[in-house]
Amino acid sequence: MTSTPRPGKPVRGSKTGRPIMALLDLLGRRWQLRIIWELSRQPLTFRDLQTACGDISPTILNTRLTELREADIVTLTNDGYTLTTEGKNLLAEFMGLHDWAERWAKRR
Amino acid sequence: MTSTPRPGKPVRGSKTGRPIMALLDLLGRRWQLRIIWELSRQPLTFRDLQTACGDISPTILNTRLTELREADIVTLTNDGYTLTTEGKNLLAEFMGLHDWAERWAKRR
DNA sequence: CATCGTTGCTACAATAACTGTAGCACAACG
DNA sequence: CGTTGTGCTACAGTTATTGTAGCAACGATG
Repeated sequence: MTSTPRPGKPVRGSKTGRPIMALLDLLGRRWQLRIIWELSRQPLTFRDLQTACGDISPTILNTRLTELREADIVTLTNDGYTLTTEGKNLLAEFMGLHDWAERWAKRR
Repeated sequence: MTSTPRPGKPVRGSKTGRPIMALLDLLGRRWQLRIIWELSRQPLTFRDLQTACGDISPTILNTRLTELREADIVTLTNDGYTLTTEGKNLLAEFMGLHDWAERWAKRR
């Protein structure tokens, strides 16, 4: 099994250890962007998150959540899985994706 | 083979056709973020892009490039693969990822 | 205090995605 | 015409992801 990418460590496609490479590897894994997106509105339990992602397999959901927790993007609280402060900062960076997608839809 | 996600069409994990879901599916595929990132500085030929991504397999590179071209994010010019105007707009949305990654590196 | 619903999560076999190597077709150059 | 560089395809092997089943722990309810 592939491990969680970390800044300073080689990742798939880059041996330099540059932080951005670790982040791109992490976010480029299937469901990763979607999971962060679904948590942007409110915390969700494991099962609600599973449902929100269209019945994603629990195996891969847990793998992704472990990675996000190791990167301090997500944490598990009494309310369920929640974006950390840094997770919210990260989300803010690509919040504009929504508007881009809407324009994409209109262009075609 | 999975097809290119399009706004208005069901994608993996979402049957609603919402544009953001199509975009998250598209960008969530392996190498997709990295490819856009590598093209942010300057246009690259197929082979230079392959090298820039750490000798990514040409099979998957071509698949990803086809998807990016179908989404009008990337185009092939005489200078090589280039971000379109919309591609640059999209890049701008997550340009802040670099700074986030740098802070991530310092936190640990 | 037994039972029920809900939680987070794991096991495991099946399938789909990705990789790595080889090499083709085309064009420009000398 | 040989060499170099281009975009790309074929295909077998490996890895990642899926789908189903189900476990253990907890709190509420009867």
